[in-house]
Amino acid sequence: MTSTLKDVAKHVGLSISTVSNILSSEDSRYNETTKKRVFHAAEELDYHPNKAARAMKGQKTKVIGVLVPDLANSYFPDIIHGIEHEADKNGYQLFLCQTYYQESDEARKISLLRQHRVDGFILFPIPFSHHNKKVFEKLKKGKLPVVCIDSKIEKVNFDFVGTEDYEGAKLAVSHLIKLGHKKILCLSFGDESDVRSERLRGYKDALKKNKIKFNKKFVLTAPWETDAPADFLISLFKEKNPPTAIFAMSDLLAVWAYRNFKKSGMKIPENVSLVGFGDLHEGKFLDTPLTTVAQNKEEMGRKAISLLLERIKKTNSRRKEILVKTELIERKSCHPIKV
Amino acid sequence: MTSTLKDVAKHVGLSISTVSNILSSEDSRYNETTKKRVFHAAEELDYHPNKAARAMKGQKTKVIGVLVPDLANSYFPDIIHGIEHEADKNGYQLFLCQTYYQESDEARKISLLRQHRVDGFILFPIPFSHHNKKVFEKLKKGKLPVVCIDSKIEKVNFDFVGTEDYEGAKLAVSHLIKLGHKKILCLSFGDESDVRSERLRGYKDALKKNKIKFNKKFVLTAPWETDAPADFLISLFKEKNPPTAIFAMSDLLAVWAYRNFKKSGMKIPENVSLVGFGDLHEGKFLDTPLTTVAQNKEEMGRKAISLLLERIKKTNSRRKEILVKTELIERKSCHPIKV
DNA sequence: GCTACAATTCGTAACGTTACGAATATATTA
DNA sequence: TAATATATTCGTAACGTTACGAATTGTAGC
Repeated sequence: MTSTLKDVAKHVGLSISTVSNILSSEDSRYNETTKKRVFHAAEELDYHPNKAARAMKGQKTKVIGVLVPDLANSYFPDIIHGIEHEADKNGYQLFLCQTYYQESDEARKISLLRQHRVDGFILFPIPFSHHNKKVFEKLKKGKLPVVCIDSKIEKVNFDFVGTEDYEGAKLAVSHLIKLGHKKILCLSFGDESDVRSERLRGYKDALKKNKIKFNKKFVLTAPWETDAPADFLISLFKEKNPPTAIFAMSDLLAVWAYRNFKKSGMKIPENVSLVGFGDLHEGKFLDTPLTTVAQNKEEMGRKAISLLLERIKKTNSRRKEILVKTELIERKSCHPIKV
Repeated sequence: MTSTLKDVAKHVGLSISTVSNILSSEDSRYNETTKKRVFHAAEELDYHPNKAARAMKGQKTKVIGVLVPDLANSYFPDIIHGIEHEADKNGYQLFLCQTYYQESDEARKISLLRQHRVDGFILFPIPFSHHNKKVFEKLKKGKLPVVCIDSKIEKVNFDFVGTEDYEGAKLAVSHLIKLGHKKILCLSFGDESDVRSERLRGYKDALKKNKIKFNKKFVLTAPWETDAPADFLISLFKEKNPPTAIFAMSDLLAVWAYRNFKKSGMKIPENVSLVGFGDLHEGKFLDTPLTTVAQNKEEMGRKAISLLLERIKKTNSRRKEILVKTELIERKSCHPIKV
């Protein structure tokens, strides 16, 4: 259906190899008139080189497989934007797949991507998933270039791009302390990830540095699926001597708290100050826009693809790990404490 | 690097064709023991069939090119979700590309996708773009199956999936009227699209049906880039005898109005009732969640891919156009009018 | 007119796969 | 045992491309 080199060659009365050379290498020993004729014919016949055939010939496909949990979470498109821009500049395309946080989909999509012979992978691995360990080990063994973002894969040392979680958390909590807050609740992820422990460490160290005693009861880790923690959260603030501020480990957590506060009639930031983490749209557009620790998502994407392209060039270079800087974005959800 | 049929064949001491047949056709005349040996070897050597080679042999790649303006707008991931689910069920993969509303990127990505020999396209064309007309005409001429969503391409009759804009708008405006509103502002897109004219028609017809006279001044179309219209919008409501409700042609427009109202001290829904269109996250999570006309985005995606798969099977079937139903989602941004 | 050289153009093999018909081995029957 | 039937396995060509070295044509120089 689509025309091939053969068609073009026939059309101009030249050999296939001549046409191929003219169309796709700078190797410019050909006659100018011939060249023009060939380009013209290609245009006329709507010729598009067949990447499959090219890929079979040479080794490289110039395609990068990108595995993402869910595009509906704007965090990912933002990072992808960074990846794509940089990839594009280097002549690479992205083959984007979603896992929907399903291990089986993750494995399946990786296999599919391998079948397409992508030149490398950028993965947002499903956290705490051991199910696909073998799949990852095989990637490693096959020396396929891989960069992970956000989550690492235990015992498989792929290059890694993450966030300065420790510094970010410290930034947030210090900000609250500067505003006079001493009783700061930490709204924590429910898992045992590196991200969690780093952000917790940042929280603790910020307290310590300001001589505030760490109170274990002020770390609220909960199963977020039920309504119970919401009630519990509110009740915490109805006791005497309640916390005056919250550091949430993510904007989503912060927004969750925000909603529950509003529902229960409490005011932000008058009654409680709130800092989130991540700078997602969700927090930006609240009626009381959320103060938050911004991750530079585009930068994360750019770093990831750069790392990957480097590794594609030098499969055996030493493992690299990059943590991208954070930045406090002050919006409206924090208030100096009234004494 | 990655192993091939040849490797597997050598490993088990069989011919390439035997291994190929065993591995990838049901054609099951082979000895059970042999089969097991082959599968085992494939596993062991981490064999992944080379799609490029397959694609070259047969005609089909089982890949669909999907061209989307910007994944950061959650509208698109929602539709993609529908596309993907259905594609997956039928053994197709998506090759997702973003245009960022740039005509040049649109053309470039289409060409790239053609080079990958995708079996068909699902496009969200950049509205009012004539720049790529030729590109689309060539797709048509090459009989490449294409389905457009949201925007049509003038004079190139691809299959189409859209929204019941007329009915949706009517739904929204009727709802406001039922609540007693008579002076209803229409916040309109700034372009001349079909979508706009249909939604406007729905607005007008809802008024007419309820014997409310259409007031031209109540259609607010503005260049949304500047701050001027915001001031103008607010000023409209400060005049005597102001509108009491707004029908916004999109949630984004509604949210824009929402913010400006809040900023100017007006209350929603007490002072103004607001209905949007689209049911985006942006409206769902406002402090006063937005009442809106929901588009069934997943359904749109499913319809699009079904249409496409149909056309892939029968290139010459007659053009189809599907409009997906809308539904009014009542949240908190509307209020009965106080008499 | 013939050699030497440059300027062009060409032919072949290979990439990994599958479809197809042919070939071989094994079992069954007369 | 030979002939036939059945169960397995194999070889070849083709898909569209490109790299490589070989072939052809044109042009000077003598």
